[in-house]
Amino acid sequence: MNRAIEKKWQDKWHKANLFQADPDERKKLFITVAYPYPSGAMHIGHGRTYTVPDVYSRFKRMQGYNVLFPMGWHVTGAPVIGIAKRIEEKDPWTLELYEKVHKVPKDEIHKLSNPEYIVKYFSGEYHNVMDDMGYSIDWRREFRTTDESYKKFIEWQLRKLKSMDLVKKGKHPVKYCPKCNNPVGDHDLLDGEGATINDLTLIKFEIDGKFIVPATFRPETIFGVTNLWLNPEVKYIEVDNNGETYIISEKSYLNLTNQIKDLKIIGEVDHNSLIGNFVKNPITMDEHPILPANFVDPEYGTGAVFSVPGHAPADYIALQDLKDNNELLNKYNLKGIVDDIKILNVVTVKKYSEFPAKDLIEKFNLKNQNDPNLEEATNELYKVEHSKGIMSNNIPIYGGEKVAIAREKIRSKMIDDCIGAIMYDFSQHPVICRCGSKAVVKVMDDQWFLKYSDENWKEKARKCLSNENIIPNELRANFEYYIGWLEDWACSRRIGLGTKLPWDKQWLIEPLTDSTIYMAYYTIAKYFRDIEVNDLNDDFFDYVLLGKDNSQINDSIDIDKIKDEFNYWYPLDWRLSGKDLVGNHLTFHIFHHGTIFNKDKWPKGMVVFGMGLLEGRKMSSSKGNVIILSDAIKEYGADVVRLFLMASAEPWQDFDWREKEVKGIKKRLEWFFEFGDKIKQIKGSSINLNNIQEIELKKEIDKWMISQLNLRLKDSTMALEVFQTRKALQDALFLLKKDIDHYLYRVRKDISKKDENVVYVLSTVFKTWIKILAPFTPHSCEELWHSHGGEGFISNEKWQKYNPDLINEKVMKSEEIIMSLIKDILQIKKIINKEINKIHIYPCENWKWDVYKIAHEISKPDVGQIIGKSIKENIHENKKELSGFAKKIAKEMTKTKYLGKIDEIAILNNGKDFISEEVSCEIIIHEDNSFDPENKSKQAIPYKPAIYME
RNA sequence: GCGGGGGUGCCCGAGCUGGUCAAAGGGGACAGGCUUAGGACCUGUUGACAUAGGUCUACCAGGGUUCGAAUCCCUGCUCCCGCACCA
Repeated sequence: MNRAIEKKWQDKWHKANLFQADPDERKKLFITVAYPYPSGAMHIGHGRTYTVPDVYSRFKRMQGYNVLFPMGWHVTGAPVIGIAKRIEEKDPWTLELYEKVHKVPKDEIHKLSNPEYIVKYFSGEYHNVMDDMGYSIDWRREFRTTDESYKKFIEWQLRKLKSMDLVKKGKHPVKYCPKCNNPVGDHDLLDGEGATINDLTLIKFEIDGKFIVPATFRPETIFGVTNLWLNPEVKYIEVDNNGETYIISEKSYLNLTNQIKDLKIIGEVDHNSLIGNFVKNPITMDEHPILPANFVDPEYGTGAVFSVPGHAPADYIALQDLKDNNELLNKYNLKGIVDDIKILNVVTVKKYSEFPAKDLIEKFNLKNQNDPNLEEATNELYKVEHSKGIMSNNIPIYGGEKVAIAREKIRSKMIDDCIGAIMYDFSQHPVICRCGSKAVVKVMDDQWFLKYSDENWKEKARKCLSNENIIPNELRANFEYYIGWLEDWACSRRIGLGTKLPWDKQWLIEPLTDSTIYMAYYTIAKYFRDIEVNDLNDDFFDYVLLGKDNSQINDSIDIDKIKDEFNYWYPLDWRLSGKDLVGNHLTFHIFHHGTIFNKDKWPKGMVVFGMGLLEGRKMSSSKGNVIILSDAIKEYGADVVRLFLMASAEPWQDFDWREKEVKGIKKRLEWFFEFGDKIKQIKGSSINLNNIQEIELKKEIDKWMISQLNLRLKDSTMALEVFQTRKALQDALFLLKKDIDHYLYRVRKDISKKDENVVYVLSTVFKTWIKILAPFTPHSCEELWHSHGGEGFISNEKWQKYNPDLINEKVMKSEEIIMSLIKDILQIKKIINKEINKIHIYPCENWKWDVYKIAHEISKPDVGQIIGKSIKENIHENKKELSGFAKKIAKEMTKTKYLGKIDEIAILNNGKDFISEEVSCEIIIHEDNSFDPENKSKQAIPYKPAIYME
């Protein structure tokens, strides 16, 4: 099997337009998989993602469905903008990534400085590699999301949502790079990956008509404030916020100015003039001194901290430090002030003292305010107080209330009373954009949102979800959770490729928003080549997709044909996507279908994919830990790659590309590929799969093979129906291969005699086998089909239905009896370790079968009942023997499946030669116990003949 | 913290609507056959013990339900994933 053969069949499929699907009278099946964002080369992880729908499509096509499997390119979004820029700037890391990992030729790479070229280049690459993989895609429907007609479709969608009042204007905080002038995602960061945005409360402490505004997670601790902290080594400035003057650290200005509009710097402020002075607590109206502490981070919050020594280890310990620091005390003349400070209790927590901060300091053995364990101690206390703390009884209004609840109440009260404000900051510092500058939290206003928080919309989404098959079903709970949890989603962007928001052209539509119902677009995309873009107006889409009668449609368009095609394919039968998209794209997909389309057009199923590992480690292009799909095809061939990806894990599980196992799969496929020639050799002439002469089989072992074949076919088909590609191959490849090996071994004598039964059995197996594997390894199967007399394409053949009548449990049982007899004989031989001359076999006596039958009817290992009933029915005279056997059968029946009485003598005679050969000893089969010197014949139980060796 | 999913033999992994489970299949290791040799292929072994097909110990740990538990229930330990404006 080589690339040339694969190419040959790909060309033939292409020339025959085999996978172009148009509406007809057959039952349809419409399957889509998330279109790729082509910003790099396709790797084996992508290979798995796109092979699954292909296998399923091919399977369903063979079952007689009219299958539509289309593909498009999601090129909207921002990442390529950054990539292009970095290429332009000749960033070495990016250049190397694209040369070495994505394998872009040297003379192409400079062209990638154009983002449009990047997506053009890689979508072309993807298309080629998908062809090389043999995917059965209807390419007439291919598109990019920047096509003008697609933009028309998206504009229609957004206007539709707006008319339903599901779009609104608002503001929200994002990670933002002031230099790039754009929001940044985790993948855009040099440093600070995983940083989240925290919600803080700014509280205004007045001093001489100005305000120091510490930021806090815990506004409820305002009741325990003893002092404020400023860092004497930090530069502070005064800024004007709408007429109020704030004192903040210089370093926090950058962040704050992105959150508060028109924040103006007034000038520097000398903190020496502040330390030692007093501020007013806006809630308690107490006066608190301002004290120096070097643990205060000028970049976090506003560079000021309010001190709650009872409940914050840092504050407590800083206070101790200060008391011991005469130099500082003298410098600012603080001695008396510090001595006057009385630590306050605010929150009560079980198992903690009045001042939990002190407990934590002792627990972590903290030495001073620069102790590295301080953060951990702080986190622990914050967590405990939040989850288990109660506001102490001496606290006005909120005393006795849970901390978590009081916190929210106090916060909103402060905001309402204008003594507090919301501020955002990162959970960790620093956060650095790829461009090298510091990122900030920016509050975006003027932003457009989709109202996923809308309860009515959520309800529709839930209904839509309940209508769907989810594979694997465990994820259903996840989807439900996400539907409930989703809040309004910012759907507009400043930077990137994409469609402009139709009513506010300064904004681009965000890429997760322009990819929610595009599956509908596939159904009609092939018509757009011949339609003027301007004719794709809202009336057009309303008519085609929603069935609304509208007049503003160009007469020259055969609109009903287009509409009929959409209605033929929709609803979507299966949507496939990665598990990382469960919480956004797939959930959005549900939301949008739920509200835009009628119930009869709601999607019917989703399959969610796991991730890819490489030799046990997570695959990642940016870290270079990937195998590019085209390389894998070059090395192993498409069929091997396909087969491995489908066999190593179920679609929703993580798969692990291990070279050794890939090679194992390759050998398997080779064995299968040579199987036809093997039959040819046995037969002595070529085989004709199109015309296999029927023979009535007599021998058990031949029937056994046909039985196994049908069993494997059945299990495999059932697995494939629900996307269990691994299980399907487990049955269709590994287990069937094992059966065939066993059969070949069993009939090895007949093979040399060119037995016609064997030839018939093997040909039948081969023909079916090609069909079951055709969805997985289509190239190999076409080639085999073609070279062994099959007519037409195997891709067009009817799927082989299993025949339940041929799955013969008794035949399987008889083979089992023979094999376990051999095993037992060998085991006994090994144990007794004596020279054996003859082996006598005794079948089970009739009365024991009767007892077994009774036991089976009782269907419980209830010895008493079995004996009772047997005696009543007069089954055996010897009561002692009967009860002994009843005990035995009670135990045995839980281990064996009861199939009724079978003719053991016939089975044994049939297998006699084989047994004899396997155990290298003469075998004598007795019909009674007339020769039984050691009384071994009594050992026999149903399905387990007795053995006597001499 | 919130939500979801796990912990099986040397490794990966099936089983998990209770009995046919000492536990599929693959990979690895070992032995035999074939072969000039190696590779490939085929057969067997891969928890312990055993002079008659058996017994014992086992599916994270502990407890329970049951005639019977890898499978059901409880407790503990532990691992993985998602938590957003980003494809």
